[in-house]
Amino acid sequence: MELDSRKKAILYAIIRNYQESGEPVGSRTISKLSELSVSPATIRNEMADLEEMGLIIQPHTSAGRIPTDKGYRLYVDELMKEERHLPSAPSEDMLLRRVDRVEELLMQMAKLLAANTRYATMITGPSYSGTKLKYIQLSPMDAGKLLAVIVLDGNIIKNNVFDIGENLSDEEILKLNLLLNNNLNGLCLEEINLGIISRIKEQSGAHEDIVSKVLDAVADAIGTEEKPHVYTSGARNIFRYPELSGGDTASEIISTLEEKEDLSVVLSGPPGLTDKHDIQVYIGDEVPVESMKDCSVVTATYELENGVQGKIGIIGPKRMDYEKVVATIKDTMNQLDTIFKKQDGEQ
Amino acid sequence: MELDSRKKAILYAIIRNYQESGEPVGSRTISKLSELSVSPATIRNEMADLEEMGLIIQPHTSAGRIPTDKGYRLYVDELMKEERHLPSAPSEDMLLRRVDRVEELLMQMAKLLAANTRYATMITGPSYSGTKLKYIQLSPMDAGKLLAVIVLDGNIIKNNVFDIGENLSDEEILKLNLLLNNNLNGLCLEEINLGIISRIKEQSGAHEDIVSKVLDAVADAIGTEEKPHVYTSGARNIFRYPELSGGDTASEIISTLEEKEDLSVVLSGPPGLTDKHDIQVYIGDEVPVESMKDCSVVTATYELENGVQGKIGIIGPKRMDYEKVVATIKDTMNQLDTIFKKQDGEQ
DNA sequence: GTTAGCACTCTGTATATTTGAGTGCTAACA
DNA sequence: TGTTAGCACTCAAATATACAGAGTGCTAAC
Repeated sequence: MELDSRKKAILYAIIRNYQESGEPVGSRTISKLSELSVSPATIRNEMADLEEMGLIIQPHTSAGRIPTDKGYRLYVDELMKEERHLPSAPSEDMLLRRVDRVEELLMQMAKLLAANTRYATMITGPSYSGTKLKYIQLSPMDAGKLLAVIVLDGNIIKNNVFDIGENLSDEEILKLNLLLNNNLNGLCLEEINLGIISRIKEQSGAHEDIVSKVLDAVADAIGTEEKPHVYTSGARNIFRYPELSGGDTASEIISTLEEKEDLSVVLSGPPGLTDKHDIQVYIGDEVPVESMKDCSVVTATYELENGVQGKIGIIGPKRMDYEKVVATIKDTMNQLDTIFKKQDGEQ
Repeated sequence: MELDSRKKAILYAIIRNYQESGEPVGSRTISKLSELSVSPATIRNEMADLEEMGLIIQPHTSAGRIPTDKGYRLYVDELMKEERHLPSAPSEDMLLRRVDRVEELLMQMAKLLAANTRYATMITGPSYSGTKLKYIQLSPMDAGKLLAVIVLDGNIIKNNVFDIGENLSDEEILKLNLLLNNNLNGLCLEEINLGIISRIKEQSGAHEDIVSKVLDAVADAIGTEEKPHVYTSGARNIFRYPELSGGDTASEIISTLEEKEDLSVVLSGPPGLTDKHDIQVYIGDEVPVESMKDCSVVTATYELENGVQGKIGIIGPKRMDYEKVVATIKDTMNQLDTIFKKQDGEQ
């Protein structure tokens, strides 16, 4: 069956209407609301076709129609008019400028997005894969312990204390420091492979086992951030939407938001090819997490500087206002970009 | 009016019963259930007295009675039989032993408590007030920037990068390092007062403004942990209790759990004098946060080592099983104690 | 291809009606 | 004087009934 422009218009009208009301929308409503002036009966005929195509459905006889997942998908892919301009709330900028710490800023961002969209939001801390090692510094601590301070490009700092079982003289530590820095500096984390490791061990002479431990410590310190933290905000917004707040659904969604583990799964979706900010839309069953089957999720990638990036996501009912969400998320990304162009990487 | 032992027994029976059922309990039920063998009519008379004393109330005529806040308070203070022994689930120990990082451990703990009690739980990361400064190390970074690594007693490490606007020679940095360590080492954070600060500045000669910035950085790095993180778990348990899951209550509680700010308020309640673990019970309106008026909260203090301590809390309906909660929380605290006696402070 | 008309379906709301648990009170009893 | 049986009364929750309204599909006419 053909999807002519009138059918598209009707589908569009149904979705927009259902987004606001949350209730099945009937032929009479469409007839009045839509600019194409045809009678309800005609609309009904078209609706029957749309239903046959699997784009809409009626929850029961004698009710209006609501969009199916497939209908939403078509809407997002083809029908949506992207360029709606939002009157970016004046409060936003004010709030955003006053914060300094990165993670704080990101949380603020999530909060703001939740308030603006009235959906739940999540955001990951930045992940540093691809960043280069700037330098490593070992210092003595208590008996038999070393402190390793690891500085990455962009002045990200990690530290780790570990046991070496013996006391090293200051001189020996200095030598180790030199050795490590000569061999590792300027490498990105993925480049530290077995070849390099064995070379270092070779050069280290007697301290081979200590080098081993140091490298473990490096891997460990970096690995900590491997699974970046996820912050959420606006979970309570779930309750705004009856189709989510009834039954177990709310409970499960809240739980997922709290546990955070599954959220990383959603946020680590397929890498983007499409957009500058790699905006992805998951509708209903497409969401890669069981408990959010009744939701839609929109994710995007933010980038702070030289490859340091993270993900942000918005969680709402399937009838979420995709246009607004996409517009808002783009806007937010742009703000992040400008903020981080002004402000040097500090953390 | 006198609160004789029979009245106590009846109040006890009402509360225990209501804890399980969540529904008003009538005279007939008590008469059957309680070991004191008297007729429902007698119970009714006593109940009338208890109601007059403000310990129980009936939601409407022709319903059974439910405890008031005052009733719960009396129960917790006087009636509760503390020493119920729980068959500490075998899974607990297993789970607890395999984790190494402290914060991870604490989160596991919260999860476990939530699963065991079927209430929501929260836990703060450890707070380091009272710990001593071990040493400070300044190192050069990019142009005009210094990295300060601050090590506290118990090997807690903080770092901070800050701008000094000029480049210092290695020699100068070495001198600064010495100066700072000579003056600050061994002091606890609260002891670094204006007197000491001005003395350092005096000795620093030309670098007075830099010292200023370093001290700011120190304060800043430590201040980060001033407001320790709060982790929550088992928020979904709120939905188990109809009196909390209806209306806005659930939404507000969830929101409070997510935002975390108000939770610190609850957890930073009055310092304890009573118990080893300083167990506090807040009932209904006693909870110092508006959104949790319909809840009860039980908090306790855990201590890792030499004064490093934090708080843990359990949030449930007012009809929570106080005995079980208190027993479980004590048990958990003891486990924490033994774990941290074995394991050295690392993080 | 479009529209008016009509019978039909189904939900949601409002209104009685019933049921049952529980009470308070009174009077009898030990 | 404390305890108990009996009874009328109350109220919430469940059940049944009726009704209004929104929406549809189909047919026939335009």
